[in-house]
Formats: sequence, C-alpha cells, structure tokens
Amino acid sequence: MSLKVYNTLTRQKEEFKSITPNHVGLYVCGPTVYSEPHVGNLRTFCSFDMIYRYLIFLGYKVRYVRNITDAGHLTNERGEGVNRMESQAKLESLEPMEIVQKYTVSFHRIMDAFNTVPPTIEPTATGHIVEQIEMIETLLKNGFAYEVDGSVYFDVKKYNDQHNYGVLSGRNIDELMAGYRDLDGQEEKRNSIDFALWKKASPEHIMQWNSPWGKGFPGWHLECSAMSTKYLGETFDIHGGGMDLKFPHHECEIAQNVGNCKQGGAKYWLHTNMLNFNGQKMSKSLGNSILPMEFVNGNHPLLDKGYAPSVLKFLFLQSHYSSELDINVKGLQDAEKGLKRLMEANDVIGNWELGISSNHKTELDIKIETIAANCKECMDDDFNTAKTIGNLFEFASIINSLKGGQIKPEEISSAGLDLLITTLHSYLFDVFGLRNENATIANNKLDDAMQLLINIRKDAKAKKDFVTSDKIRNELSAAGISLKDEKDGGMSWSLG
RNA sequence: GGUCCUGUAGCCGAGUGGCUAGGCAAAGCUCUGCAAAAGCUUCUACACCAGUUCGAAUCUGGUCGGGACCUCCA
Repeated sequence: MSLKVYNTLTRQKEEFKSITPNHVGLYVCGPTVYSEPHVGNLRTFCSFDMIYRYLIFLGYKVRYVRNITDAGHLTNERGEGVNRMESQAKLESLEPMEIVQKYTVSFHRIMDAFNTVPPTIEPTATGHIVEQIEMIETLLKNGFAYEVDGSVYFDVKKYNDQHNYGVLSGRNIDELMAGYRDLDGQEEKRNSIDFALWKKASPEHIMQWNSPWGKGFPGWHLECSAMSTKYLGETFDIHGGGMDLKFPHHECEIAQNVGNCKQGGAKYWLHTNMLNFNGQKMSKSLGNSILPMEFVNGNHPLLDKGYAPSVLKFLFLQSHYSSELDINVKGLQDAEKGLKRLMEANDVIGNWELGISSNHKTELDIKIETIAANCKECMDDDFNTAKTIGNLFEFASIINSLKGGQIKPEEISSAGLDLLITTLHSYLFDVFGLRNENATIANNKLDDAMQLLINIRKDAKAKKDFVTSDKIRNELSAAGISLKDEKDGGMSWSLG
C-alpha cells in the first residue's frame, strides 16, 4: 500500500506521488519569533516532525524547509521589553534583533526538548529581503500588483479575473469584499481585499529596508512564497501549517506564487488542527494559556505537576493531526501511563534472553506480521498515528504475555521476535520521536547500587523479614523509584 | 452575517456502509507474604429527527449543541 494524504487544496485523500522520485520537498510555516511559541504551535511542529520522520522512514530524501519569521510589522508597541514610557536611551530599549535572537534561541531549545528533528533549511525572512523584492518586481511586471506612495499591494480582483483567488479556502471575493472592515491604509488600496506586498515604513517601524519604492518592510505573506520558491522550486510536494493559516496566509501565498510564475507552489497542502485546553481555546485573556516548557516543569496553576516532553507528544499522537484536540490534566496523566506501558514493554524485550531457537513460523509470528503491516498501513493512511499506537499496544500485550509466561517461548520464532522488536522500536523512536525518559539506566552505577538493594531485599524476603523488605520498597517508592516483584522471584525497578 | 469543521461509552480518542480500535478509569478473577506490575474477564457507545439501503456511527436532508476562520495568529 502506498502513502495517502488528505490534501486540503482538493479536499480529498490522494495518493502521494513525489514530483521527483525518492525526493520530497516539504515546506512548513515556522514561528514568529517575537514571543514564546504557543503549545498549539508546538502541536503543529510536532505533527510535521512526525510527517518528516515518516517520509524518511519510507526511504524518501526530504528537504524540509521551515522559516523563521523575524521581519514584518514589529513596532515598539509590540516588541516585548520595550516600554515607550521609559527612557529611550539606546542600550535600555531592546534592539529588534535582540528580541529575534532571544526567541529564536528559545524556540530551538523547545524544539530540542521535544526531540524534533531540525529542518534541513531554516531560512529567515530578514535574510531574504532581496528575494522578496524580486518577487514583488515580477508581480508588478505581470500586472498583479500596484504601487501607491511607497507601498505595493497585490491586486486580488485582477488576479481573480485570470485565476482563482479562494481556491484553497473556498471563499469568493465578492463576499470577502462585502465583509471587510476599514483598517489603516485601506484608502490606498484599489479594493479592500488587496493585501500588502511591501509597506512603506512609518518612523515607529524599527525594522525597515531600502527598496525600489523607498524604505519599508515586506508584507506578511510574502516571505513564505519567496523562500519556498527559492529552496524547493516553483512547484514542490508538500506545504504544511496550522488550520488558522489557511486564510488568508496560504491563500495569499498561492496567489503570489501563481502571479509570479503561474505555478501555485505546493501540490499537497496539509493543515493541522487546533489544540484546546479544558475545552477552550488557549488564550492569554482566558488565563488558560500554558507555555510548552510550563508543561514540562509543571509551573502553572492549571497543572498538577510537570510532564515529560514525550508525554505531551504521545498525547498529540493519540489523536489525528487534522482533528481538533482537547487536552486536560487527566489526558496528560493517561498519556503518561500509556506511554510508560509501551516503553516498559520495549525495555523488557530489549534486554531479553529467551533463548529462542525455533525457526518455524508460528501462529503468533503471523499475528506479529499482521500487526507490523497494520502499523504501516495506518501510517500510510494520512499518518494515522492514533491507530498505529493502538497496534503498538498489541505488541506490548504480546511482550507482557511472553514475560508473564502466558505465551510460551516456543510459540514464537526468532524471526518473529526480531520483527516485533524492530517494529516497536522504529515506530516509538524513529517515527514518533519519543524518548524513554526512564531508560538510559541499564548498566550504569545507579543500576549497580539498585542491584545491591534488591539483593538485600531478596534476602530479607527469604527470611520472611517483611519489615525490612517493605521498608526498602516503601522508601525507594518515596524517592520516586518503584520496585516490582516478578513471578520467578526476580525483581526489577523503574523511575516513577 | 459568510466559509468550513465537528458531536462516538465514566474520560480521551480511531473508525474505510456489514468485521468488538486503542488507552486511561472502574469491577471480578489469576499471580503475590502484602503491594505494584502483568495476564484473563466484564462494562458493546455513536446528539436528535427523517430518508437512501437487505443493512447506517459511516451516505443524504433537516434540527439542536460545540469549535475554527473571515483581523497578527499553528
């Protein structure tokens, strides 16, 4: 079975065929680095991380471009840390590039904490002013743009005469024109729906560049068109982003691309859905906005404690990227337990010494092959991670039954065991990018010390000295380490 | 007002016209010195109303909720 993706441009699931065999060009709208990213942004970036990883898993060579928006309409009012009422002394107010630097670094730290693979190219808007100016010049030449007093606007109505503005979002321009409000600078435009390609800078705009039309800064939608064209070509495979960017951002992007070179950019458009907390959209005004790192350190009144990045990621993966997801504390707790179950099963099978020698294919082998095939089939079906995880839990169940003796070692062949181990491992770590927060421990000094305690406890139990054995177990438990007595008299330990 | 999405068990969530998703929670049993973990079993739901069909959670129409976008937003 081959990969199918839901293309929001055509509103249907389509077979994915890359333009260049074995290669994929992937563009995702990145963060605006004027503030901390939202957890919703995090979900989007985690979703595309999974998509990127799965494409690689399938054997594609992927060029993954995710921009950093560090130019645009920043004014003193919006720049954090800049207080207009205070001294305007140069060193006391933040330079725009200091803000950009601060939040770019912070963004990368978060992406790293959540174990996402960096894009192969991460271009900045400020680094591509020249390309953006060139694109505006082409749009002017092609007659889809006009200049008014140092600003350049995209002529939506003229574009719509020849092409289809609204092809992505399903809107039509008459309704749009009727519904628009009066905003600053509207009187310059030929029509209310025209959008800025270049804006003349007023003095309070602290980021501005020279252009053929005077000092100014690029429009909000232009950078993605310019940079995707530069790095992926006039047509490329996948363009991704959050649902809320569909209109106007992505619609404008398509218009700019078509107006520039008659090509609409991406062949497949993928949109991730919104994330709610306790049934509500997270927003600062509702007081329910939680930052990504606050989930990790638990430093927020709506959270009971911190959760490992993989827990949040696992929670994301348990629903489909294009579904709305409502998260809450119970969901986090559930995800933590579920993830632990999978990780422990993976640990168990990893250090296994069953001495399986059979090469005969058994019933269980066939079941394992089916589950492994299901995992791929689910992922091929528009990256259905939720369903894939359901299959991984079946693996966990088989592993636990083998461990508990409900399934005998002779019921599985070494090839079957191998397939189980590699499949579980590759989905957990390679495709989903989860981390085993408890692992890493085997064979280190802590483990040696734990073995000592375990041996003392075993002796105590053998002498029926349950006071001592319970003391060891209870005090370790209080320290965040849990001991498990196993059937064969063995003991294992884990954090948490 | 316009464009679109959505309603699935106690909770979260997959779901392709017929085939019990899965996780968490709960109950019982097995194992256990006691726990924990694990295994087995139980809980069979699709907002409402009509229609299409041999058969609808799934398709169509309507009603009622919820949400997103239309304005910087993932």
